[in-house]
This record gives sequence, C-alpha cells and structure tokens, in this order.
Amino acid sequence: MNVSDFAMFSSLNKEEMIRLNYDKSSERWKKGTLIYGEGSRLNGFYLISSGIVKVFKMGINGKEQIIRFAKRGDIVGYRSLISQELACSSAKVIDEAVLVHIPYDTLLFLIQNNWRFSKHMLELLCGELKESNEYITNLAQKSIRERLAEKLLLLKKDFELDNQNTLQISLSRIDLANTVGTATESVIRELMELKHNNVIDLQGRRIRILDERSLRRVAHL
Amino acid sequence: MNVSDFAMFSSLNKEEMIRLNYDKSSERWKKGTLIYGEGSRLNGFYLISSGIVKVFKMGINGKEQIIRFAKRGDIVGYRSLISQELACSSAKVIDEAVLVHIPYDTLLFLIQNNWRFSKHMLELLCGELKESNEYITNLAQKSIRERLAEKLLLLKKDFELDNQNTLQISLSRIDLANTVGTATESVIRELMELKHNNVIDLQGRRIRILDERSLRRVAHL
DNA sequence: CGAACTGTTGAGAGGCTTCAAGCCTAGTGG
DNA sequence: CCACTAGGCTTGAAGCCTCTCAACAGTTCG
Repeated sequence: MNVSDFAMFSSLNKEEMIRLNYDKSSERWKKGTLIYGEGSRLNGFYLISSGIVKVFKMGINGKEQIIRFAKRGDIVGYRSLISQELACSSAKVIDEAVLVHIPYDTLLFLIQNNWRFSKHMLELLCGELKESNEYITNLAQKSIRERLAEKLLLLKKDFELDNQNTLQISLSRIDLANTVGTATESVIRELMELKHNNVIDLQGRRIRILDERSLRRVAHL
Repeated sequence: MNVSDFAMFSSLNKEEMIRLNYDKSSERWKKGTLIYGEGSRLNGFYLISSGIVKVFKMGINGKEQIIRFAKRGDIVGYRSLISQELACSSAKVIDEAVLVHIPYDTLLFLIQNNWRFSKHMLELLCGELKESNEYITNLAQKSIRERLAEKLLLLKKDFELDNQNTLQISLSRIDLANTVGTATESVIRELMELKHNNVIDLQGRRIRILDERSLRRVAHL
C-alpha cells in the first residue's frame, strides 16, 4: 500500500512522504463493519484504498440518512477531525475495504508545512460542500422519482458501469432509500416504474441503466 | 473599516495585515441588491461587516432554495473562489449591508504564507459542511412543522432576540418558506398553528418567541 | 433449518402542494 | 398627494404524493 498513488498526497515532498508512510497504517475491513460512530472521538482520518464506505447520520427513529458513498481515493472522518469535535456522522463498510489510517498529528504536520496540501484539503471540502448544497435544493424541491433518477446518474458518475451498463455499486433497497431520502417502499415502487418504462433493468441489487437520456429527463436535468 | 476586528484574520501578522488592508475594498450595498449570481465568475470573496445576506440556489421554476443567511463576520463567495469555478449559488442583500471585498490573489497569498489562516478556513468549511449535512437529514426525515420550529431556533442562535424576545432578522414569508424548503402557504399555516398554541407571536414580519421549550419539543430536539 | 433481515405489493391515511381568490402594504407615477 | 399597481400575505378547497402499516415471499447466515 503506497500512499503516493493518491491525488491528495501528490504535493508532498520526499521527506513528508516518508513521515506519512511511517505514521500511517493499513487495515482490511469486512463488509458491515462500523468504522466510527456518531459521537465518537477520532484520532485520525481514513483514506480508502479499495472498497466502498457509506457515511451517514442517524435521524428520527434510528433511520439513517446517507450523506455520501466513499470509494478509492476518498477520505472519511476528516471533517470532525479538523474541527476537533466529536464525530457527527457514522461510517460503515458496505463493500469489503482496505483503509489507510492517518493520525491527526500527521494531518496537522502536513497542514502546517505544506500549503499545497492545505489547498488540496480546502478544494476537497469545497467540492463536498457544493454537493451537499445541491442535494439540499433537490430534497427541498424535487419529487422522489426525480431524486432517484438523479441519484442513479450520480452513482453512475462515481462508480461507473460495467460493459453491460450495470452500476458498479451494490446497494440494498434500504440504503438506496436512505440515500434518496424516502421510505424503502417508495424507492421500490419508483424503481419498478423506471423498469416498466425500460429506463433501467433490475436483477436483484444489480441496476442496469438502459436509457440514460430518459433518466436525465426524469431527473429534470 | 478595520479587518483586524474579524476572527478569521486573527492569525495574520503585521505584514500580512498591511497587505490585506491594502488589497481590500469596502462598499455599502442596498437591500435587494444581487452580490453575485449563479454562473458568474468571482474575483474575490466578501466579508460581511454589517447587514444580512442570503445565499441561495435556483431550483425548479425559479424557486429559490436558501442555503444560509450570512451576517457580520461571515464570508460569502469563497467556495467557488477556492475551487476556481463558476459560482453555483447566488447571494443577495436582505438587510442593508457593508461588504469588504477581498481579491483572490490576497486569499491565495494568505493560504500560501500562513498555515493558521488555512486552518481557519478549513475549520470554517467544516462547520458549514456539518450544518449542510444536518439540514439534509432534516429535510429528508422531518415534517414541515418540525423543520420550521428548528429553523426558528437556529435563527435565534444566529441572530438573537431583542429584549422582547423578537427575532432580530426580518424575513418575508417567501424567504422563510424557501429556507425551510416548502411552499409559502404551508409556512404561513404552520406559523399560525404555532401562534395559536402560544409558542410564538407574530406582528407582520416580527416573530416573537414566547415558549422556546415548546419550540424545541415541536422540533424534536 | 430457523431466525432475522431484505424485498415486494396493496390499501388507507394524511401531510403538503397547488390553485384560486381576496386583502393588505409599499412603492410609483401622474 | 393620491390613485394605482405589483407583490406579499392569508385562507379555503381539492387532490396528489408519499408514508405507514400489514402481509408475505425470498435470502442470507449462523
């Protein structure tokens, strides 16, 4: 596991890279494992080397609201770390993952010594904030169907399709519902609707995108 | 107008402060003026010295989704500036304001030369991201009534009450609806409901909070 | 193999939006 | 200075979207 492969560390010089490699630690995590929970104190953040992680918040009646899915190259747990407060979200492995743990002191060291790294972090946060704000607008103004269609397109962008146009992320209906922000039953009904209109095809958790143009139209994009 | 009053510049040394003071420019903005619009290119960000600014995105049918209200000490326009992309939100004055414009080059200079400033910016972004994520959970899971109650409490935290418990921000019903993420009529009905239950009192746009405990209960906090 | 969880479908209820109509307020122009 | 207009505010009614509850089939895993 060599961290120099990752874009977020591309600005580090040799010395910084040596320190990072010394401080970090990699570990394999099984599907379903909680990486950290709301209210816990983190002593570092996690870089995802492989696998998929969901970041979510607990809402009413223990219903999860999924904030984002993180994949290779993404980091999780850095928000509360930088703020030096307790985690206000949880992270769970949904696809067997290898995570690189990077201690707080190392993060601080990099921020203090390498402005390019800081700028990278700033840009990363700005990107996340942009997506969050867009999602707020969608939640407030779009119907379930529109949101689902848009989310499928976003998942396509982030996780891509295989050669049969199948989304390369496997989500339970429950997780999909908690991403779109609706009830499981509603997401199922809308998926069926899209299937009957030949926009997508379903085989269990495999979602094939048959007609991206239609999907885009449904999403109002 | 002396920028050294503001927390976000507390880490600057004398030399940096001189440069900042040289580069910046203050201006008075009338109520209703658009500071920047979605899709525009910014060449700096704005620090709010006085007044109130709303940051919003255009959604379906030109319906605004208000992301946040910014007041003295807050900054707007920095997200797209740091990302060096076109603005993906708009900002409009809703209470006569004095804004300090700080050019991109100055921002970059500070990021490159003062890690404490960068850290400040990182923490600021983390705070905004946290609020955005909490709002996503609320939008997805709470009713209009709950969201309205919570928003009133948040407005109280940010803009405080006068000695008669009146919220020190004057919002149109439309803006309030676009903040909560609902129709104007709905927000009016819920406000009336709260008034009839003696939780709040209304006199035009003035909102008096009579029973914060009840409000907190309604908001499920 | 059973338990626990996920997925699916139907029915009913209710929260919220939309439309419509009227009132009120503030700002404008004659 | 006042009528006028545009936009904000309010209320009612109708109807749809979405949630919840319930029941059951399918699946996974110890």
